[in-house]
Amino acid sequence: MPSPDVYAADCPSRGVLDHLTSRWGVLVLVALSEEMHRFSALRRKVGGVSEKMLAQTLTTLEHDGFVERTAYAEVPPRVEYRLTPLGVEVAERVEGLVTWIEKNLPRVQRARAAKARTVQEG
Amino acid sequence: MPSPDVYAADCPSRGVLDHLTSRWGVLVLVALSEEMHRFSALRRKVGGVSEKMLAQTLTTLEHDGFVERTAYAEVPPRVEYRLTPLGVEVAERVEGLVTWIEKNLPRVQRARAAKARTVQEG
DNA sequence: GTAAGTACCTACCTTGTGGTAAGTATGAGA
DNA sequence: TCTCATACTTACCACAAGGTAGGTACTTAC
Repeated sequence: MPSPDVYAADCPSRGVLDHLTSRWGVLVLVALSEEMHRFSALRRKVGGVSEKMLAQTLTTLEHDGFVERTAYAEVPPRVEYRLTPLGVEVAERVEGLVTWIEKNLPRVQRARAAKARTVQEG
Repeated sequence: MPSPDVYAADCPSRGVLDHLTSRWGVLVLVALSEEMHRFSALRRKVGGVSEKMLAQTLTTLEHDGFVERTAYAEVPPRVEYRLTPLGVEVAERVEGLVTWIEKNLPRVQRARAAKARTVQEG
């Protein structure tokens, strides 16, 4: 098989990229990189996720081997989600991007404002 | 204003994150981090993008101050896209993620296969 | 008895994303 | 004269993403 190339539309790496950069995938990964979370804790932490989307995102990440799911046969049910070693590695990169955004948001906002002014003047 | 927090559903950083991790945004950023590109060159490089989506993605990234657009009054028209200093900074993080995926794709595929086997057995 | 917490799943429906195809203006080359 | 190339824009349409709401099964607390 040829070496993976994200530029190629049919390369399997595209799928992995989509999963990792999905709307909720990024946030789940970052949250889990801090510590293990239970389903409901994750849902409270990641503002705006629906249960359906969180479950679906976790399934996808688990399927790709980034997240490990541990269910305990208790009542009420308890399920723990944590990163696998593979997940820890990607989460580092994703976290790097996210923290950059949080730190540099003002610069982006200033760039937007400057552009708006240019458009008005031009 | 409070410090940016991606976990908050209404934080502006969410918007920037969505733009940067959008389906085509990632690939455009990585392509431009290599070198300046013309519109059509970018379209040929990023496999699978439609003209509409490429134009839209570039507009968004330009609006956020990551990409600089330079149009020359020539016939046929010539437009160059390159990263701004701000764009160079994010592109580094994004590229880090992408190259990790390309390098570690086999590990992900092995994890998937292992999981499929587990499901079958269990 | 009733509501809440736990971790989901399923059906339904709306919204958004994104693809296709055509249009625009211009000059070069066959 | 016709086609191609450039860099888009616009209209149209289809599919998928994702939200809402309800169900499940059990226990604790009020």
